[in-house]
Amino acid sequence: MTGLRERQKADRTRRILEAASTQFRAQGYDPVRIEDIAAAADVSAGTCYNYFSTKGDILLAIVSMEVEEVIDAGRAVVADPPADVAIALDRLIRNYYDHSLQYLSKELWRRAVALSVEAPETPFSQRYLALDSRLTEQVSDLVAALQARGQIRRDLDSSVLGGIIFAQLNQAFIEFVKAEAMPLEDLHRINQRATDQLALLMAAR
Amino acid sequence: MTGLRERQKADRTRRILEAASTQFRAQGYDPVRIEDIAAAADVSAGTCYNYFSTKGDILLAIVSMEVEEVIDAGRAVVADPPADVAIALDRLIRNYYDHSLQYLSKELWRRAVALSVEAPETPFSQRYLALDSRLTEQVSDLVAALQARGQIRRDLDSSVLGGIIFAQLNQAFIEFVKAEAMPLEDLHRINQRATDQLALLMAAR
DNA sequence: CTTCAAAATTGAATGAACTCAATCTTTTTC
DNA sequence: GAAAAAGATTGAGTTCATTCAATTTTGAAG
Repeated sequence: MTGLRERQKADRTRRILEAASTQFRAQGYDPVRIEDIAAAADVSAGTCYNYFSTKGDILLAIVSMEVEEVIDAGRAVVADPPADVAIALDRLIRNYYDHSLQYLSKELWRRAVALSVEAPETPFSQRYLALDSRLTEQVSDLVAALQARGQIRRDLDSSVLGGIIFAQLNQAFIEFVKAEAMPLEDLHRINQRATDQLALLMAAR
Repeated sequence: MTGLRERQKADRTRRILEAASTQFRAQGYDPVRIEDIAAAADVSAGTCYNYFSTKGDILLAIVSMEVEEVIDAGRAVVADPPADVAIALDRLIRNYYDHSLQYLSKELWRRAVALSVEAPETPFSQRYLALDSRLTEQVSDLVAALQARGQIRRDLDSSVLGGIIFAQLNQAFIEFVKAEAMPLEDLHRINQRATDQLALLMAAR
């Protein structure tokens, strides 16, 4: 079934991603040259371009894997949300933030966000975009779950609200990664202020 | 008072920005080389780097001037907002969107947004960031004005709400510039859905 | 008006992402 | 299992953005 060619292909992809991941995390984005990644992956620079369209797309592939994990971790919260609306939202978002920074530095997030805007047609940019949509959906699902429990007004559209909440948490995250000196605690605080206000607005009376 | 040196400096800055602006608008960002800008501005490539830290910063300088205009145009709406909350918000945001696209293509906006995230320490990146804050403030001012008129609940924090509304309109704009094929009308529609929902939530009963 | 110091300009040199024609490997065909 | 076709790999070459040592221009002081 899986011919030699196919296996080699999968293996090379894996090696390139692993080499890039290790080096980006250790040195940051700019100092790592395609040649370095290629050398560590035991291929030539040209081959990297056979597998990924740009250096940036390699980073986006790596970041996308992290975002997948973030979404997985979020499922637990949506499946069984805390009693209070503000606390439920905060729990989910805290999850996102904490998980996101576990493996990727602010610098790598800046690069990834920039790349996804700058080159939205690239294959992994599109995957990244799709993951943003899935995050939005997950927030919407949480809103819907709370609505089903009667904790949020029934006359509201959970998917529009999910979009608003996501825009807010995403914007706060981007401001956070742009400010190298800002501690994670500040991000939590800033977002909580917004989340609390939204919870107040949405709450069933 | 203004010595020759100072005058030449101002003039060179102006020439560089003018040359860059013309060429970026005509050809897009990538095809324009620093050498081209320098040639049109009658200076050498090296001199461009004496005035701006990177090619990207030249673009951000140009985009910042547009954003200033957008803010100026917004003042009129805040000074005398339409009667209805949803309409007032929509009017302000429509202004932003329409004005933004008058002179800059989606591609240039993508580059600018990407640059502001990627290199947040650059001089014009910081100016751009400050302008984002001023936009947020302007939205907050509108909320406060409507609140003063008794059209928005008094127990809400206008500055937090302004932040939420700005995050939403900004995210929608970024999605719009990322999708080369998306017509402006879709952006208006998408944002209006969110704005209407927020207006519903904030409205004094 | 010279002379000197400070500030700016210049363009050749550097370095890294990306391309592509030549070469090599794998698969298919007979 | 040999030959041809299809698919991959390779690394030298190209193109810019950016840097920097040498040079030129401006302003100040005597």
